[in-house]
Amino acid sequence: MPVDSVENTIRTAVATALGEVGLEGLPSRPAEVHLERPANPDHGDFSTNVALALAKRNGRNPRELAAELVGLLEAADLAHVEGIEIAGPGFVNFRLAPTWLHERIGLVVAEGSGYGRSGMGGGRRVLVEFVSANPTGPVHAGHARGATYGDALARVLEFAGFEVGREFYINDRGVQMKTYADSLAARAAGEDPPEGGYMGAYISEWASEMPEGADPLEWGYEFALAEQRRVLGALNVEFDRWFSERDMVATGAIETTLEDLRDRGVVEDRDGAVWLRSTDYGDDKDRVLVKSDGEFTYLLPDIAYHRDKFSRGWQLLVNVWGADHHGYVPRMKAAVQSLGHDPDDLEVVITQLVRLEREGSEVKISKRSGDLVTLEELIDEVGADAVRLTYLLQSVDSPQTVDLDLIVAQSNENPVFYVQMANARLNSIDRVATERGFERLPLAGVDLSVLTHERELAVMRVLHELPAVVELAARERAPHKVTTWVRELAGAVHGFYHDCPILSPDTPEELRQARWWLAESARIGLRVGLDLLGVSAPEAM
RNA sequence: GCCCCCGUAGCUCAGCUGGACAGAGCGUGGGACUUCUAAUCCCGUGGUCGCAGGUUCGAAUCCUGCCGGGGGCGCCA
Repeated sequence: MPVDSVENTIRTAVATALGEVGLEGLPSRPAEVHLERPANPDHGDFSTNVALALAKRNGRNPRELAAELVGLLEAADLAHVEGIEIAGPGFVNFRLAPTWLHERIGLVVAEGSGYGRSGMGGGRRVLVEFVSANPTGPVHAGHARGATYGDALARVLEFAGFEVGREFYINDRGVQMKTYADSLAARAAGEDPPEGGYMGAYISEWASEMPEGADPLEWGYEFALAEQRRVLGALNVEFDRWFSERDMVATGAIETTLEDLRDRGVVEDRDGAVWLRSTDYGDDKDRVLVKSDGEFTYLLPDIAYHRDKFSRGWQLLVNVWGADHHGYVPRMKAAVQSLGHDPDDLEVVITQLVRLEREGSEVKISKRSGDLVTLEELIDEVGADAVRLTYLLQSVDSPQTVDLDLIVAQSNENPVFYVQMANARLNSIDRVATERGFERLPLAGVDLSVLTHERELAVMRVLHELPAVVELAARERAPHKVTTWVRELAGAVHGFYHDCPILSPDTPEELRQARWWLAESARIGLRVGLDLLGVSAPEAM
């Protein structure tokens, strides 16, 4: 059952050997033995630095200590291990027989679409809130980063054993709604929007669809929401709940929250306004909850919303915000604490800005000025898969430059083709095999030990990494690590496909069967990875 | 002024809890299609990992300072 059985075997043996040597500062559990996959194949399949790490505090020479360990480990006669060597300043390297990788195929095939799934999350209930664009315009190319990231993160967290919810918070009240409605009304009447209004071309287009006599605010609200939902759906992004700010007004949740905060003694009245003493919780200044004119600031409904999230049993809140909102993190953290929660119960992931370029110069995204690249245009031009993979290529910590000309060009500079091609090729094997009357035998009867070609081993090595990649991506909230892995697997598949023919008459039947199952496990792996990214895996291209 | 993110090959970016000569794609130069899709594969080219200190047996990775770039510091959302 343990996915990392080889690693566990080695770790346990190392821990045991260390115990026999009798050293200070030993790892308390085998899992703490540092074991890594060396980048250099000359350094074996696995390597540990324990001799280096423990030498100094035990007054030992690292290489001598390593030698002692090697002696004990060799005597243990570990499964799959062909050679144990000391290298460099005191690394202990393990060289394994390919058999350790052959097991992987059976595992992947047995687990299928569940391969790589982890129980790491332990069922902890995590609510991911993302996009949350104002209902005053279309989602645009800038929203796509948060949308794809939040959705992929949710998928990764689910796969890693968390119970996950996805929500979109709708700021459906406040001044921006009125500005939007006024702009719509003006365009509908054939006039320019008022000072400070929305100048975007979409306002005119939408206004032309507004029925005679409709309330611009209500009609505009519903229309914008429907548009956002439709376009995000086209990007394969769905939410469990669209949470309306207005609903909290209707239910009195905002007032209730304010009373709650008063009861907790964290608010005070000052200068005619109501303040949250957020400085008590690390914010750099106190924040106004109710303005002196009696209106709520945006903050109070936000607090009420987060209070609501917790009240529904969510244990960890992950908010995906754009870089322009990072300044609000301390006050939201303070707000969460003022409600009696741990500040770590709220995590805010800041996605850095996307710079869009076309013909080498920047394309600005501004709703007010109207120079907008809508998400829909992007999807229409390149497809949802390319949009998703492009945005999921790199860490959201890094500013991203997206060259619209390139992803529109559908050239080989777009990695989505590379990855989907690998999948299509694997599928074509099955297709052609059927045409030619080849039959794949049950895996149990196939001898996988004939898989010794470097191309074959490379595919198995990459497949082996997926469980660790899933856990890492979940722990670090970094779904782009899955993207990197998928690209690596696709690369290994292309090499394998090129050098290891399956249906060729020159391929011995025994080898054909083994390779065929390897191809099948690679196909499963690609599909799992692509599913985590929300990218489709077409069978043919 | 204070806070956050980034600064790795000509370009766009990976680099897991520090590890053994720094990677990928694109670009560029040269090869491979009577054989399961050449949207592929192979070989070559290309880097003072922003700079300077520090911690460490060992730093692209951790700490400090500085220099660049981006974003933010409202009784606006």
